[in-house]
Amino acid sequence: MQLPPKVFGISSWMADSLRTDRSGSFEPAILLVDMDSFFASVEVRDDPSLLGRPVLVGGDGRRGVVASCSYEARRFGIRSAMPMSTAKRLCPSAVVLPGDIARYASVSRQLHGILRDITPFVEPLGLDEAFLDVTGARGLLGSPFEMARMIRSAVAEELRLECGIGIGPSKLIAKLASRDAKPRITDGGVVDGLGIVVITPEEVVEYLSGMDVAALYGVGPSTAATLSRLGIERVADLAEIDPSILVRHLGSSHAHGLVALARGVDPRPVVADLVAKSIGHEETFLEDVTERPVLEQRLRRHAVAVSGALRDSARRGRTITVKIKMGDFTMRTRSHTMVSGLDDHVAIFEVGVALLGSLEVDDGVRLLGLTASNLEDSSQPTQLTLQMPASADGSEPVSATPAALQQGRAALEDAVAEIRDRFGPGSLGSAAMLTRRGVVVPAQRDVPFGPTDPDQASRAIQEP
DNA sequence: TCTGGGGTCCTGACCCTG
DNA sequence: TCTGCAGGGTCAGGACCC
Repeated sequence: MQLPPKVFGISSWMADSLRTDRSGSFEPAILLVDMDSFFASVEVRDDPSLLGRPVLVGGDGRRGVVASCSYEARRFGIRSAMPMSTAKRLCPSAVVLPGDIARYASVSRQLHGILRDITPFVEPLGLDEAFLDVTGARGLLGSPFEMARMIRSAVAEELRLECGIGIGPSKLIAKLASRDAKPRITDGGVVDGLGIVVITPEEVVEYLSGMDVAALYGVGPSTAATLSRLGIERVADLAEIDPSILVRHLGSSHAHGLVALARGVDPRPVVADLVAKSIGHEETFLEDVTERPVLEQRLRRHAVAVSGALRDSARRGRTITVKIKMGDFTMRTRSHTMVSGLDDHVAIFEVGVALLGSLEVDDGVRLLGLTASNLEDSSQPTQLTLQMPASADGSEPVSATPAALQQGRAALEDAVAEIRDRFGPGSLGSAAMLTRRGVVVPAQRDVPFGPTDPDQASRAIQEP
């Protein structure tokens, strides 16, 4: 790797230490690498005609939201998670793109490859961010600052993308520093970020003290409102409070954790090779749904998607949860835990239907989700059911034993997965997944970022 | 014209068991 | 046999993150 072609900015926080000692002798040393406007930047990179234009990536339906936007779009006040309708009103000339998760995931894998050249201790945080623990890499590669320069250089050369990097003695500080490293929107337009920002242990308390409590990890709108009611607005206020005062408002774990963060104490380690604890799929309907057959058809699609993801990761889920969001945004969940896990879409669907049956849907369902959790390794033995399965029309038991039937289902799932891998996600599905046009509606993972017309989604998949 | 999707973690209520 | 208690598992919901 070569040194980057660009001269990096230096924060006031690091200026003195930069001039004196760049050995990065503090430990642990954590880096947070954060790609700039990741999805939008990939789109602009792959289509130079978009350069300099406001680009929005996200669902373009009535209920879609912005998943990512270019800095040119941010100048209009557009932010991630904003309803797409609002974003288009703020910037009617914006280019709206549906997004391509598979392509972004591919770029993300390349990024992680670059990061693992620095250290094996890489903890991905979504597709576009990752923590690195470079404490042990300094002897070989130099200071954390030098490693950050190498990473930015490699990302620019190999991926033709930009990233900001925060360096600190903990995850919290690295994360906050990375925000300072990224481009900013000002009245005058987009201002280049510092690129790399270092906060040393001696600077932590002062760095945090002036910040709003909402800057802390774990403080969202609800917790910020609770703290505000208690007169706590700044991190310095929070750092001085006795955690026991907060316990009855936030719970013990949250209260003690937040006060520790405010005091700059964040013992969370960087964990490489995190294993997922749940796998799920959910989808928002174009219009609220009250008809159970429609909900069950969508549930079947989710079951196929969840089953596929479980098999891809060689896992089975012992707990199946059905989630519905009503038209007024209230959430309901129902879950069921079994003796042993499932990865077969028929069985997952059957549990899901039973759970859905216990939920009231007459007021209209906005979103339906299905999640498998309590995951276990597929290599573990399966507890076979004692119940004789019914025939297809439910009239009488079939002659196959439960064990033979479960083995048959497993073989069928494998064959379906192989055909989808070879011919595409819309190539094969159950009859219940057909649209009026006779095409298979693919799982939501292939049509990301918000509700879309199913016929339209299918055409997008079918037409190369 | 509001508010996606895929996750993690925590809490409290409830039930079962020893 | 009954009661009280502690601990663990399950379930439902909420908050938060990217």
